[in-house]
Amino acid sequence: MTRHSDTTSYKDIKQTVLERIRSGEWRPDSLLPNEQELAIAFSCTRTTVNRALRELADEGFLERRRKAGTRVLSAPQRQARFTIPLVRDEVEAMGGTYRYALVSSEACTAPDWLSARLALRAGQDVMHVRCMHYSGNTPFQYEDRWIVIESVPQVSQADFTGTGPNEWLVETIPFTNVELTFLASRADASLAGFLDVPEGEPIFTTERITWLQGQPVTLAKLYFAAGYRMTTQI
Amino acid sequence: MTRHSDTTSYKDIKQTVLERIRSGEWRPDSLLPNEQELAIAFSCTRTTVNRALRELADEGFLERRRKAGTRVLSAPQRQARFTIPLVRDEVEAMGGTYRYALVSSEACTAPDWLSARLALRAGQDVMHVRCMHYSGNTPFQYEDRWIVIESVPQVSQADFTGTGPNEWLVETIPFTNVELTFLASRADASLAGFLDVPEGEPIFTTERITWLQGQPVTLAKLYFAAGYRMTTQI
DNA sequence: AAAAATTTAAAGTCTACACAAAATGGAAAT
DNA sequence: ATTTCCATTTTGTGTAGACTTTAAATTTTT
Repeated sequence: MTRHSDTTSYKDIKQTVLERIRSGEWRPDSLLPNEQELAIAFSCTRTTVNRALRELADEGFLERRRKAGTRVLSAPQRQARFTIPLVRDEVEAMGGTYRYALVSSEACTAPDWLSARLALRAGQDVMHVRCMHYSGNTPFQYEDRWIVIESVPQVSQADFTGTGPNEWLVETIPFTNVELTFLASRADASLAGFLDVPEGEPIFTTERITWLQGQPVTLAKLYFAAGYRMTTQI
Repeated sequence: MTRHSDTTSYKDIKQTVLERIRSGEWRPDSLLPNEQELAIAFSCTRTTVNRALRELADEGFLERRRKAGTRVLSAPQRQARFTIPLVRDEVEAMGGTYRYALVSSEACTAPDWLSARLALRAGQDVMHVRCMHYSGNTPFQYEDRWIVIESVPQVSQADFTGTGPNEWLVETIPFTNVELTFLASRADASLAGFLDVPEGEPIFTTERITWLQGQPVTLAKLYFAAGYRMTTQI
């Protein structure tokens, strides 16, 4: 089914612009014609051209400045953009059956490294939760999480035997700022046991620090099973 | 300086909507009023409301469907979005002096695992380039790259002694599709030597497969120095 | 020359309106 | 009861035009 034909869509314009860049017709660092001229060339309104170019700029292909015009970026800012799934969803997307198990959960005083990392006051109380996520009976992820009690007082009453702290937190304080770190770490004896890998195995790890309006809420260290690969298309 | 006051900007609407979600006024899974109603409530046009809600949907806060309306996502699709820097930029951003060294560069027949991975025809020729990136004299990244000669014939004449294949490729065939993978791998004897770490050390690794209009162009395996952390804010 | 003020070109955003496309919910037919 | 069809609602996108904001370029002043 073809779209009604005599009108130019912003998507067509995006396509065309990208093609002209790819083909070298519009070289990196060169200026595009201004919106008015493009509108005439594409026989559409400036509004439509504006949307197309604005989105291409958001996507990192163009640079736009008032009065200066629109420029092809020489080193396109390729942006990886991937969604952070809940463990449950990730396991189920792979066709596995998600299973959760609490390892330990206890309130304690924040250790020094944690206080430093989250900029806590000395001696602030935190809840330390450790748990496992399985795909069927295969270990999938070991979670080592610290929750600042003062930032989320309800956590004292929370019960993590049935559902994990992540799902609980998402329910309780939804929209937060997050700092996400990826790294490779080494399985120590304890972790090797939980993930069922040899000690010393390289483990893909993500650390997630969550803030609610400037207040540190939680630090989670997530250790993935051996061989885990995080993939995204750009 | 205050903006001209009696008009509502789409940014204000975005802010307000987010606040109402945060405050619990609009619960997860609930329907928002439709665009027409919101336009009246904000005393602006539907166009402006549309832009605000569309962007919030792009950012993963809302779900919109024709006829069904606009819904608050219960598990907001938090999207990590980070730019892929060139190694040079990354080193220099950390205050280091970037240095590049070619290890080896040779044309050969694609090994079977590579043919399979990139969906090459059997026996297709590739250029195999290995090189090091340093920050000052500290190893920063070891790069192991395969380039499909048929997709980039110019590569036969390319000289990688002075600049790395990545910078060369970015110049030569700018806008491509990329599949990006993150994983933790183990330093074998050779890699341990290049990165100056003990053998067996966990190494943060990214693999990048690049396609140009469906044609496989290159597979790069990038091994980062010990302790490397990739961080992003959401 | 250098600095300050002015002009002006380009993108940014809004209004107002129209029609298109999708998908839901209900009505009709099987 | 199930399927097919249709009306209706809601978002998606376009046109036309206006005013705003930014910042580059020019002119004027120091």
